[in-house]
Amino acid sequence: MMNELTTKQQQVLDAIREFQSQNGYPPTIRELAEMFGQSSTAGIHKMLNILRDKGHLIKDDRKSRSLGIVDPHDLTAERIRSLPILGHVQAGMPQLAYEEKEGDLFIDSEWAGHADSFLLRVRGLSMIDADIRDGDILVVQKTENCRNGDIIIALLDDEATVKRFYKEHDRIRLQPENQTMQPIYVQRDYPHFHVIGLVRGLLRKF
Amino acid sequence: MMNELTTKQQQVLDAIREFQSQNGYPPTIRELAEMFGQSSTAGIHKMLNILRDKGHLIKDDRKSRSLGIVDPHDLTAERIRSLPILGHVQAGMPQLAYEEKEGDLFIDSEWAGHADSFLLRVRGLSMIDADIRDGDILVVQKTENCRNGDIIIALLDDEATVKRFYKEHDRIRLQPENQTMQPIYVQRDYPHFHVIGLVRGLLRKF
DNA sequence: ATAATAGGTAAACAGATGATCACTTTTAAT
DNA sequence: ATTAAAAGTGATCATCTGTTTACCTATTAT
Repeated sequence: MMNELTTKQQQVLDAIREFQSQNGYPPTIRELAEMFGQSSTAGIHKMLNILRDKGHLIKDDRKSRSLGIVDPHDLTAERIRSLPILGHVQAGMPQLAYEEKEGDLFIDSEWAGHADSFLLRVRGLSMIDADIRDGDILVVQKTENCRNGDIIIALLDDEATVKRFYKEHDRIRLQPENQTMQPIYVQRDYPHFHVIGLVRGLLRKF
Repeated sequence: MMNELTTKQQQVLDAIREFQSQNGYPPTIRELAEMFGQSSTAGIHKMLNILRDKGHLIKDDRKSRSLGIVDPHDLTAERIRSLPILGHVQAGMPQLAYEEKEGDLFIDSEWAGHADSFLLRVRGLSMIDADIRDGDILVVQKTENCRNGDIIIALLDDEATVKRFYKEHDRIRLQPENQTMQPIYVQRDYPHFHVIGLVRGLLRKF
């Protein structure tokens, strides 16, 4: 599929794209034929079906102006996520509180390929030795699965914190990356502890 | 213009938007009427003309599926930049290779609001005390104007470096943010020194 | 050379589509 | 309560539009 195109087919495809961006809606077969100075619609009609078979065009049978370009070069929509910036994560798992929303940012899916992601603004210096600063924005993948050493967002007694995660025997160690701060220990069955997500990325604005 | 809309008119407008993004082309009057469970096309037809008169809709008379939403509720395109990841900066004295394009990333214009921006991957630890790590990606605004204390990309003898910029009397000090490294001094009229850009942001992937 | 494919002409058909008229019902403002 | 605008019904009309058939021409691969 996505076969080679003849020059004529490429011209038709370009004409459709041009018309679309010019008028906001696709052309009819007759309008296309007219653009190329043709007196019949059959030629274009055949070509459109060929273009559809080759995978370059979307075309609904028997519907007017139903042409849509399949542009493999414009992956923009696929690669962009709009994620909310949460200044504050509250209780009420598994649903996060979106009331404290600072705004939204568009993120390349390179960072937020996972469906359930959000952004969290860092408060404090508890991860400064991991080069995460106060005010940085973290890209968080919502998940409860994490391994030792992962940087996670934990919800402990209705308070969200960024820590490094370590499972130790019957307890969990939440390790701040800050030499001046002490680790937090949580019993494994402590009911008011939840892992909210995994830190996948960091955004900083100077 | 852009008069107030009744709830019904808003619903129709939303339905057109929805259909458009769903199908890639606008709906017909009958398709709209059907969506709202109406048996006649006249009501929708009137409403479309009203919406056009109020400036919310583009509609070509006598042309099928010629509806276009005016309200660009989709500000996505405005807020997104596609920036190239150029070259890399190596420990201490790296080279900026414009040919070495790693790829592109979509960035929210919150970070790259300026027209000429690009991305640069950091190599080395020369800015580790500023919490910029090896492998981080910097958002760089192409400019020669910088102030004391700015983190800049400098080109010195065909080599690119990330440093903090300080103007001192008749020379310029390029200060690495690393206690183990020494500053570089450049005479103000030295011909092989240029400021390429200003570091505006930082992206990190875990 | 021969055959296959792409591209094009001319004509016709059926259903899709926008427009319109007369009239009724609902909604919102005075 | 009264009234004007908005919203909707049902039917009809003219045109637009996609589709199809038969036939022709040019190009290209075998």
